[in-house]
Amino acid sequence: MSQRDHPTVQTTQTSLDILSTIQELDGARTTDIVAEHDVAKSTAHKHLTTLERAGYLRKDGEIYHIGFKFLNLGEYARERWSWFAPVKAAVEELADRTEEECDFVVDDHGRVITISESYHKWAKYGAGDGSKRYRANIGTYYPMHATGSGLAILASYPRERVEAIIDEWGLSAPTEHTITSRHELFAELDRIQERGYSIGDRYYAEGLRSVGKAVTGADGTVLGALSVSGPTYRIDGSVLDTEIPRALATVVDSLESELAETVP
Amino acid sequence: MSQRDHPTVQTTQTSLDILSTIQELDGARTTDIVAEHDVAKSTAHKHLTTLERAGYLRKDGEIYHIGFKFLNLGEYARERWSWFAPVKAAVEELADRTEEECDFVVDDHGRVITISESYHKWAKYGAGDGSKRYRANIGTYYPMHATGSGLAILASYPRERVEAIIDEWGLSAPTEHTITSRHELFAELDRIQERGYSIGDRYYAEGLRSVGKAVTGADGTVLGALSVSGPTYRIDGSVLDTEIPRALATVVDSLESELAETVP
DNA sequence: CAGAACGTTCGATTGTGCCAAACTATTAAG
DNA sequence: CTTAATAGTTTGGCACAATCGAACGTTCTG
Repeated sequence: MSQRDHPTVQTTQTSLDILSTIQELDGARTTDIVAEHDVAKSTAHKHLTTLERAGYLRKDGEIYHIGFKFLNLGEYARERWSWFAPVKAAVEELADRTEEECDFVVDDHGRVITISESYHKWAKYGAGDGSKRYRANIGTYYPMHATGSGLAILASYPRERVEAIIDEWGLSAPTEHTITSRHELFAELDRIQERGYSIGDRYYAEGLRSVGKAVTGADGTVLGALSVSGPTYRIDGSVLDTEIPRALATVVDSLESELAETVP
Repeated sequence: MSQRDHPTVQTTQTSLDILSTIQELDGARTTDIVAEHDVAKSTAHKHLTTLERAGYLRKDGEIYHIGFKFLNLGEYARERWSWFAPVKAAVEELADRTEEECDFVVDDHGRVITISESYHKWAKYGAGDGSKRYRANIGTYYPMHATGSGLAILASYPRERVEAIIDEWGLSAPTEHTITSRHELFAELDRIQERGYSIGDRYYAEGLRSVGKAVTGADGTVLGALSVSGPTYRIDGSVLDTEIPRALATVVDSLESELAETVP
């Protein structure tokens, strides 16, 4: 169902594909797996029991769900990630300064995934859902070309690496403003490089604007990107042109110098 | 390294064992895997590349780390869990009432894992580390016999199920107050059943006391447990005897009636 | 510059994952 | 109450893929 090629263990790949299917279907029974992949009933059964016994699946009646072991490993990956603590502090600092929703994402195999997220403490959101939406997006994947932070990261890559990512993931269009041609994309990336930060103007969701800036580690590689997001009516004018860029520049600067010290 | 028996896919098991090892070692290179498991270098290599390409591992130089895909699946498991929303609200409600750290855990294959956690908004912790510790424990596994919430869940199980859990996980002793004999444990469980809530008195950590209460779903099965934790000097006297039990009873009651309606 | 240590690639072999079919359990239908 | 149908579980034989070991390429170390 996914990538082929020799140097992979097909059996493991099958198990992982089954996991993906269960996630996509929001829970699945043995028969569903058989229908989705072309494997024998008994094979599906064996894979499912193996994953279940290891804690990667949870069996609710006859239906298998993604197990909580993933929560354990996911939180582990997040918090043991070398730069988690300073990055998290930076996200909070940025949220305090901008009074908007801020997050930090990293490139995970050609998509960005949210590692840390923070809202300004004086909730500004509609109808008191402030604290509830806290960390609502952590662990979510986004296409790189459709988010401010993703674009900021892409702008730091050599052209062929960007090409490779597009080859793999395409240029999906969540809204009608999303960049969908390579030509446009590279023009945008050039502009980002000059400007030093990116603007995701309703690329991912209608009415949403985000400003992103890449964060470079001590070794010169880009670790990820910080971004500020909010509704277009607030992220506009001088806020968009000067306030947020200035906050981003300050926070990224101090984060980068902190990272330079932290590394052994 | 773990369970054997027929109805499992050994190849998948090997991959999963490798994942565990990488977590335990806080990142590992190919050689480390070979040293830990008895597999050929080439085999380890194939497994590692398979897991890496699927996003389950992240390769940092020559060292493999747990990948961020786990974060994606973990958050998914958490938020798509049928009763997440009401449970999360209940944890926050409990934190508001008790002004202490509160959490909700579920039984995952004989250990409890923290699904939701909340601190009272007026941080009460030492030296301003309040917001920083937020959700520090989500995704963490604990032995059931050593936590208030775990004991509350155990108390709801038939004796043989408790025995089976002990057979698998033993009775580890994080502190010198931890219950380590089956006799003591069953006596404690009886007391919990009578009382209606559990007290974890420095069972897991010195100076920490927690009060737990099981939450029962509409179908009569126990979903998990809510608990309130804090330092022994605060969780004491009337707070321990009446205030917290009363708050727990109220919150669990309303949560259970909400759950009864929610389910189709 | 030699030597070691590690990652990667490549065939040969054998173990094991896969399928198909039988069996059991549960549910629906007549 | 019997029969049929659907889903899950278990079993055994075969072919293929996972495994191993050895060779190659690369990067560090002395």
